[in-house]
Order: sequence, then structure tokens, then C-alpha cells
Amino acid sequence: MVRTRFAPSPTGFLHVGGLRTALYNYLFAKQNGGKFVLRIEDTDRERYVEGGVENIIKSLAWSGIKFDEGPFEQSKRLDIYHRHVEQLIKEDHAYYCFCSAERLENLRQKQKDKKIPTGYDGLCRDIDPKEAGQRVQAGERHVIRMKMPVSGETVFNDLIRGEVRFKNELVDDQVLIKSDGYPTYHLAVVVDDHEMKITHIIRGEEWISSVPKHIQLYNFFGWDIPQMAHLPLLLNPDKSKLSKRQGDVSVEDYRQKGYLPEALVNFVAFLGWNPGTDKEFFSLKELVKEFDITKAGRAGAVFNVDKLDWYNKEYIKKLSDKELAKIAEPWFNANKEYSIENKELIERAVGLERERITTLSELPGALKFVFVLPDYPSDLLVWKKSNRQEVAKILPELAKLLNTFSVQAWNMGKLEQGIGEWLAEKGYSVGAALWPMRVALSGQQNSPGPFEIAEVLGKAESLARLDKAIAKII
RNA sequence: GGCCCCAUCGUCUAAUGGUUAGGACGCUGCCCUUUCAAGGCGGAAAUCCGGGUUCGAUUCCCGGUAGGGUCACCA
Repeated sequence: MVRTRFAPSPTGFLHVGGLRTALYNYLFAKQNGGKFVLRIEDTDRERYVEGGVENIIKSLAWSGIKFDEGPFEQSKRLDIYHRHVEQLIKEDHAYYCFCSAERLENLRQKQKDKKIPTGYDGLCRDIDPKEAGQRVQAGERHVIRMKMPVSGETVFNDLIRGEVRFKNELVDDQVLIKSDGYPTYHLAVVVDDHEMKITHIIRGEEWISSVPKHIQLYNFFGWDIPQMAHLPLLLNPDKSKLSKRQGDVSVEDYRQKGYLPEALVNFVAFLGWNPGTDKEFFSLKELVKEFDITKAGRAGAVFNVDKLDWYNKEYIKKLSDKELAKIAEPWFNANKEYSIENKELIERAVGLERERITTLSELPGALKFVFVLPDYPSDLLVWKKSNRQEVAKILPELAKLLNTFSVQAWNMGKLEQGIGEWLAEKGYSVGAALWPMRVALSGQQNSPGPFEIAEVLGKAESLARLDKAIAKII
């Protein structure tokens, strides 16, 4: 049975790169009828952020990615790691190291100065186990390191990249247990992936160089090695690793800005993968069906917000008035211009701006003119090919005509038809009448069309706004 | 710097040992149009460089170069 996992560290919010990793793991598990596990890699107490786990879970839930098991927290599994590392010590695959941080720092510096590869020099590697045990007993500060083989090669087959090989002599004796008793990532990840029966490890490319350490650990324990797939990194527009400095990186940022989860997920799924067809829109369900990890790209992918914006617009366009009003509610609530009583009007009005906004957060501002007529200069009422005199003549006539519409007939279709006939009959140009009408109703240079606004506003409000315009222009 | 990954329009990518190198975003022209959007129809825009294999290379191989990752008692 396929089992995958997403294993973030709770250092804040869910990164969009993390979202993609979680998504791919989820998709792969689901398309194989397997399980997706959430594990929290919280073995670094210094970087622990209060609420970090909750934030990650919330962002995953918002994105529609459901995990089947977990969250398992590594900080609550210390005994398991210790049990395993003891085995390694017993079997001479790991050893106590008493080197101080200062010594290691000096060592590194010297290696750098001499331009030789940095890494632990193995000073404690050959301390007699008995002596080491005694020093530990005596309370001497120590870490536990793995005994990396000094010769040979470690080879593995990446699902995305094919065969990758590393010379063992160049791989460090990785610390397994820190002096505070917590395991490092490298020990914990191997032990947990095995304990949790993970069959496929899908994670970011930044991990690829630590794979040989992990493989040696699997070998020491005599465990089967999971399949691995290392995903290309997400990049800034300048091709550097995606960072906060150059824009938003957390799922939460995008949620707050008014991106739809469907859009973010669809967009992120296409960063490093695509179906090989012209199909651009994929629901989570469709992704489960069509995703193929072996077709994932190998080169880093720029996180291009323009494309995300396009996806978001497209997904917003698919929403009904009701859905859009509902989903945008938080942004209306956050805007003090709007009160709860507006709810019904909001639902009627959202259609006006649906095709004009990029994110949900723009909606309250875009629709404000429906609720409060903006102040505008009278010149705005004059169409570029018209003049004040003409507007002053047409607008009152138009108001008179509109007044003849019954409230029942006050809808887009009827208005358009009626005004159209009237225009033809009078011989007025369309722009000369419709531009001022639209400005009168919206108070804005750019807005939705006059008929749709009129319908949303209703007869009384529409005529009131027309009267205001007439007063301005005469 | 060592090691590792990697390279198709500006961006995300598709495809093939022989193609007009396809799509999408963005940009742009035209149409529609009272404005802004939306929509329709077009356009510009790419195989990093050098060798080799081959009748033929963008594709396969080697080298270079660019970019990225990693080299912690962080993940």
C-alpha cells in the first residue's frame, strides 16, 4: 500500500513550496489508493513557533488537502529515536562525539581557509567505546554521530531524476542526536519514514544532497529504502530560491489577499508538472486522476504571480452570485462601509464586478459605488464625442422615459430594449446617452454597463441618481 | 570552492533523431463597444555555447557556460 507524507517544520506558516510538496504527496497517495500522512518535524526547539502546527493544518484544510493520519509530532517520539540510535552505537554505526561547538567552528574555518571541503574530521570517531561510555556517564556534553563509510559510493534512483551517485568519503559524519537530546532531521526522518511505513518520499530538491546519509542509515538498520522523488525548487522572478523578500510566500498570505484555494492549487500543481495536453483547469479530483510524478519537471520553476492572477480571475468567473457573495463575505465584513443589512444587496450586486476583479479583496472597493454614489465632477457626465448642452438636453428626457418603466419591468433586458428603441426614435447616438446614464448611476469613469447597474440599483435609486446628475449638468 | 541538480519563447511548459518547435500567462494589433472588463480573431517571442555520433541533432554522448541546491548540534 502506498503511503506518502508531508513533513513540515512548524516555523510559521505553510510556504507555497510546501503546499506544492504536500499536494504532490497527496495526489500520489490518492491516485494509488494509499494514505497521506502529516508529520511535524519539530525537533529544533529554537525555531519552534507557537501556533505553527495549527497554521499549517489550517492552510492545508483551506487548500482542500486532507491527511489520513497525523499530525505526528517528532518532539513526542524522542524515546523511539534514542532506542534506535542506541542500536547503532551498539553495532558500531554511530559514536559519541565530545567536540565543542568552538572546535567545530575553528575546524570549519581552517578548512575554508585551506579551500578543502568542510566537514567533521572524525576526531571522536575512534575513541574507545568503553571510554566514551564512561565520559557520557560522567555527564560530559556530547552528540551522537553516524559512522559514514569512508569509501565506496552511495547510489539511488530518483523517480524524477534517475540515478544519482555520491562518493561516501565526501559525506559527513552527520550528527544524529544533538546535545540537547533531540534527534536531528536526518535520524528522525529515516526512523519515522520507516516506522510510519512510508513508501514514497516526495520532497524538495534541497534534500537531495543528504540522501546518502539517509540511505546509509537505512542500510545500518537493515530497512527497505522508500522510493524518492526530489522536486525542483520554486523560484523568485530573478530565479533565486523563492523568498519572502521578493513577495508573498505563505499560503495564508494568498488566502488573505483573496485568492481562491482552487486557483492556488491549480497554479501550484502546474509548477513543475503539466498533463501534456492543453487542459489548464484541474480540480483536485482531476489532478488525482491525471497527475504523474514521473512527469514532473527537473528545473526550478518561477512563481509567476501574473499566471496565478489569471487563474484566480477564471475561478472567480465560475462562481455564482450566491457563491461569490458568500465567499467574499470576510472582506465585506472587514470593510466598515458595509453592514450586515447590505447582505441581500451585495448578493445582487457582486455580478457587476465578477469579471472585473482579480482577487476577492478588491470586491468591496469595486462595489462601493452601488452603496454610496461617489462624488464626481459634472464634466464626467459628458461623453468624449458629446458636449454639455447635449447631455443637459438628453438626461432629463432619459429620466422621463425611465420613469415610465414599471417596477416589474425594471430589469436589464427591458431597459436595454426600451432605451434602445427610444434612442433610435430620437436619433440620439448611443454614447451620447448611455455614457452620461452610466456615469450618473455609477459616479465613475469606468464601471459596469448602465443597464446592469440600473437593475441592481432599482428604479427609485436609479432615478434619484439621474436627478442628481441633471442638477449637476444644468 | 567541493559535491549534487539542472538548461525549449520574458514566465509555466509540450513535442520529436527529419515538425511551419505546440499550448497557456504576460505583451501587442484588430474586432466588439457608452467606459472598464469580458469575449472573438491575429502578431511578435524559444531549443545556452562548442565538439562528437548520425544522411540528418533542439532531441543521444562529451565538454564548457549559466542558474540553482547543499556543505550546522536548522529543517
